Amino acid sequence: MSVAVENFIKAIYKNGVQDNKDTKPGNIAKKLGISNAAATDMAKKLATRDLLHYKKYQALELTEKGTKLAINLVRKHRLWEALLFKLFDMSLHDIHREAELLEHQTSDFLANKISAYLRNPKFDPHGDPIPSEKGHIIRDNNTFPLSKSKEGKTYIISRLLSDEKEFFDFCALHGLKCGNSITVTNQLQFNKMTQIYINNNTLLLNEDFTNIIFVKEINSDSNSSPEPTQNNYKLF
Amino acid sequence: MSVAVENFIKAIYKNGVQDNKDTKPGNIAKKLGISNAAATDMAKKLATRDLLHYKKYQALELTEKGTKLAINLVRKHRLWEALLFKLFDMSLHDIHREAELLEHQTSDFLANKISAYLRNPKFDPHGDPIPSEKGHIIRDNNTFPLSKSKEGKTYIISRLLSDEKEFFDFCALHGLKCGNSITVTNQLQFNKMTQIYINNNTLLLNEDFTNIIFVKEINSDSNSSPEPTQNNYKLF
DNA sequence: AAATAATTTTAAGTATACTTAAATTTTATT
DNA sequence: AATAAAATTTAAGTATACTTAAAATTATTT
Repeated sequence: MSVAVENFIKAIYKNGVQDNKDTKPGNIAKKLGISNAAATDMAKKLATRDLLHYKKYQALELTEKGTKLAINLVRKHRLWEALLFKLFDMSLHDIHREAELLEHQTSDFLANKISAYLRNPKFDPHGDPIPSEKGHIIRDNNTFPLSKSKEGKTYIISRLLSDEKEFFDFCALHGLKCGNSITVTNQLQFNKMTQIYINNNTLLLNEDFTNIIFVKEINSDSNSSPEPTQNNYKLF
Repeated sequence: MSVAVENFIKAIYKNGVQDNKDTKPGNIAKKLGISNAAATDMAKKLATRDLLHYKKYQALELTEKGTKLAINLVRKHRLWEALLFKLFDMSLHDIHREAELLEHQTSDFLANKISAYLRNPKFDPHGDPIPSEKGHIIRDNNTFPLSKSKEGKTYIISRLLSDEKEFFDFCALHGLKCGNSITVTNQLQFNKMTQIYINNNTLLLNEDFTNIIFVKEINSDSNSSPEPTQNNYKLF
């Protein structure tokens, strides 16, 4: 399975399941930085390999085989992130960038070794769930975006859903990290901004940020998960 | 730089510097499992990219740029082997196989992180020297093949020069491992076999093996190197 | 030194993964 | 419902990294 094919399948999976965007060839092409024509070509080819269903002018849908491949890649990606984060004290953005390459060259054998070494972690340093070897993905309903939080309450950060360097730089700068606690001091209705208190500082965050920073109630340790914690974003 | 190009350059480097075979396209092709025609094509193309010198019907020679690329890959390969061996208790053959893939997807940044984490090791678990970030390779004249050892003496195993599973399986089975000590009980002249004593067992090894198992004198800790130790095989 | 063998190169062709540009189809607008 | 805009598909073409088969060159044998 080539890297191009793997990335194509993963892009469909992520658009469909995680980002809730549609999976027409054009959207996948944009995500991967290739032409629409290339995406259509690839879609047709992968349909013959039973990785996805292709109907002209319609959204692409992964087959079971395609979905398994995508989840397997996501597993490897997140295991690498967890390992690199633990061993090397790298930033969230750096571990993402390296994992994006390593995931394609990782045997199931090695993935299991990494997982065992880390004691089969359920979440990576972004708070994203790590699929099990069999493809099962934990779904936690106790976590929700900061935009839905309530004024005056204190929460634990549970997930940072992004892969953009600027966002992670901002988070690192202000102590926004899975496991840390924040207090919501103000939910401004008129401009949809949220004021929070963290590390003795006050921050004002707009919707772009409060939609991708996830939090949970302080006592909701339903799943006894480790530091980088919980989530409920659509992953199945 | 594609994986195919990287492997091509590395094959020239290894044939030339380590295995002492010649580097005509045919030998490189055999090593990589591609056709002679493909090797010639590739050689011509890489000559235009200043990675090697190409003259019809002659051996390929890496340029300085090509040599640097090869050494950088060897560095990443051996760092991965050292890391995987330390973390995951994998066999010498397994770490080689995984490193062979990972080396191509490893940034210099990550390689340096791995090196620092391992406290800048000078040797990998096979006893092969790990090139420094700048490309310097330790050369140790105190180590030599078991075939050149003397009857009755006891040595420390310093290097296992191979990438064949069968060899490593044999080594693992009999405790042949860098850092372990062996006593040469017999050097048989007539059939070039060597009898050794290791782990309370006697083994009879033929030339194929005694040429790729390297040892050093017990007190020759000239370079204060760690367990997987020393070497003097041609690497520059 | 000529003949034979082995190796290398050239030539022609294939699969993958793209590109741009034009044609087609769908979606949105009025 | 017709038209304009947007997206998708088709068509033609490119670069990479190979293949096999034939031609050219080098190396070996007698």
